Formats: sequence, structure tokens, C-alpha cells
Amino acid sequence: MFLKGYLPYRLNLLAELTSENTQAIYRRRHALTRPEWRVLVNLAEAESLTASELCERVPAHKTKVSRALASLEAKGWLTRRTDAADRRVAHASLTLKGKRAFNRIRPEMEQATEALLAPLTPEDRQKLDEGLKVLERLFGQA
Amino acid sequence: MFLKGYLPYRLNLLAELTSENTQAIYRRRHALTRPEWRVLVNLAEAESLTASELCERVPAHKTKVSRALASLEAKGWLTRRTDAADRRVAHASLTLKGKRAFNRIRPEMEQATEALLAPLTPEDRQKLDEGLKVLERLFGQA
DNA sequence: GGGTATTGGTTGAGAATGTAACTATCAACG
DNA sequence: CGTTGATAGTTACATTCTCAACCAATACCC
Repeated sequence: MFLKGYLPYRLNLLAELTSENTQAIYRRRHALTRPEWRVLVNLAEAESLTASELCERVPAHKTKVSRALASLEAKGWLTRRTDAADRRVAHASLTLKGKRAFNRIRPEMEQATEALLAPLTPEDRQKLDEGLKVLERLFGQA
Repeated sequence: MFLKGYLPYRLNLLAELTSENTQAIYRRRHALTRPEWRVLVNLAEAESLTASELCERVPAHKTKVSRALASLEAKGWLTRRTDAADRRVAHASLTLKGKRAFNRIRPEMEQATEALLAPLTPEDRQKLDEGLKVLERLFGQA
């Protein structure tokens, strides 16, 4: 079989299977797209970020970030204030409402992931982590 | 940081990065969508498959498989013949043209992947494989 | 048989994504 | 200054995906 041992296929499949449960949480339960969810997370961790900074961190194309920002702003979860020195740039930061939303969703996400990984032994987790680190090093992500 | 150590995020990111090069081959160079490419691969390996069988093997939702089949059929890369016993069912199989296309694309895909993984030592590859196998066992894929 | 439920597969509407073009602002260089 | 080129971010359009409804054929069951 060609596909079974084929790395991009294996990774994509595993990513999809792993995301199934957690996606349901932010998508169905909280009506967020993935870019919206990731923008929310990054803003929760960083106080204030521009769209460009978010593009790097999410990471995602600027159109996805732009739309995610617009949507979260419409929800009242964040505000944007244009930079005084460079009026092209806008700094986004979560409102109290946005922070509360994140604090509500985050534990649900962690819980879902932990439930999924519950059957794994510490050795399994170690192996998994090491395997992923190999690729992360390859891509300079770590 | 929350996301950096978060498994679904790590997997999705790695899957995206890994797929970047290979996707370009079947998408841009050969004008195929991912479902189309996967259907092609599975048919190349199996002689003849129904849409339902492809759904399991690809794996993908039936609408994606249905559209992939229609598109590949329009290209003349496969033919479908309705089952004699159950006339709802159609068995798809590659035409000579389809087989040739696959034989042209496949080595390009393998080469791109190998180029990507070239910097990895055998030990790295071993670790990576073991890590992925942990998850594949978890999901009953192995 | 004749109604009802299931199953294989397709189609259509609306959301999400990718890509390119666009606006507005800033920088650089004459 | 003023033209040219880059940069931050948004908008528009085409493609793709999701999800539900749908058709046709088969299975169930009285």
C-alpha cells in the first residue's frame, strides 16, 4: 500500500481524527471557526497583537486573520485601536467579554483532549512527543 | 503558552507544513483536489471499488467521494459500471489513461516527500514513525 | 404482494477558504 | 516635495467543504 506509509497522509489523517472532538467544541458549541478560535487563544496570551503578528502566531494567511478579527470584533470579544505612529496598523486586544469567553472554552478544550489521550501510557505520550519534536525541529518550529 | 503544547494544534500545524510541497504537485501541477488524488491512489491500488468502499479507504464523506468520482470520470481517468445484483451500486476502476496519470504523479509525490525528509537521520525517522504509531494504535488505524 | 424503512449515491444551498486585486498609509529616493 | 515602491489590512470572486435534502433501488415485514 502506498498511502498507509505515506507521511503527509498519515499526519493529515491523525490531525483530522484528533481534531474531531475538539473542533466540535469551538465550532458547534461556541460557533467559532478555527481561525477565530486561534486568534482568540493568541490574544488571550498576548494582551495586544496586530493582524500581522497574528498571522505569524496563528499561523494563517492574512485574509483568514482579517475575517477572524472582524467576526470577533462583531461579537464584542475584542477591540482594535489604530497605531498612533503608523495608521495602517491596528492593535487588537480582548475585551473582558472576550477573556471570559476564552476562559469558558479553554478548559472544555483541554478536557476533551485529555479524554481522548486518556488511554495512552506515559511512555506512549513520551514517544508521541518525541516523534512530533522531530518534525518540529525539521520545520524550525521548536 | 497554551497552544504550543496542545496536541491537536501541533498535529494540524505539522500536517499543513508537511503537505505544503506535495499538495502543490497534485493541485497546481495536475489540477487535482485532495479527494480526487486520494481516490486515484486507492483505485490504483485496488482495481475496482464502490463509492462506499472509497469513503472508508480515503477516508472522506460521501459527497467528497461522489464529486471526486464525477470529476475523474469526466477527465476519462476512470469508468463506472453498475453492479448487476444491486443497481444502486457502481464499481469504479481506472482507465489506462487514469493508471498512466497515477504512474506519472506518484513518483513526483514520493520524491517531494523524500526531499522534505532528507535532513532526518534514520533515528529521527524511527522516532517519528513510533510517535505516529502511538496515535494510530489509539485510533485503531494500525 | 404492498407499505415502510434502509442504503448507495447525487444534488443544492450556505459557510469557509484560497487567490488576487484593491485601498490606505508609510518609506525612499530623485 | 513628488513620484515610485513597499507594507498593513480589507474586499471580491472562484473553488471547496459541510450539511441536509433528495432519488432510486433494495430489504424488511405484515
